[in-house]
Amino acid sequence: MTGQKMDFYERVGIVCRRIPYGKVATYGQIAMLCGKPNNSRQVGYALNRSLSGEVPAHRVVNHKGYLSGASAFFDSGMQRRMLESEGVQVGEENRVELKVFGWRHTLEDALEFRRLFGDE
DNA sequence: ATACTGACTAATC
DNA sequence: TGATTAGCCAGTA
Repeated sequence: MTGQKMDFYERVGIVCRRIPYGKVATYGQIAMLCGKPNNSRQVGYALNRSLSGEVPAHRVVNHKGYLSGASAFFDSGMQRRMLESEGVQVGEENRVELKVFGWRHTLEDALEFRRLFGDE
């Protein structure tokens, strides 16, 4: 039980799929839900690697709400358009108001992930 | 095994 | 007040 030493990157994919439609999460938030609060950088790296289409990577922004350059997307405006198509308003500086569109996960969510990942 | 990378963040200056 | 620096750590070569 819980001994699943799954890749951190795989965890990232699982957590990201839980980001609700029309909401965004931060790298740090994802990292925290994966049980590694300081792995925010790895989150971005993981998403870049996991861009299989099954992971809503466009819903992840940095802690200030800025779209992270979108270098992994085909063009810089793609992430923005994807978000807008979900109803997420993106500011002129490619910025999202986290107060409004940030995913506010519950403690239950965190506990569920913790259980799922085995909380190392 | 060691070195380098990187879609970040928090702490300093 | 904003800009810079250093820390972070799993994955890859």
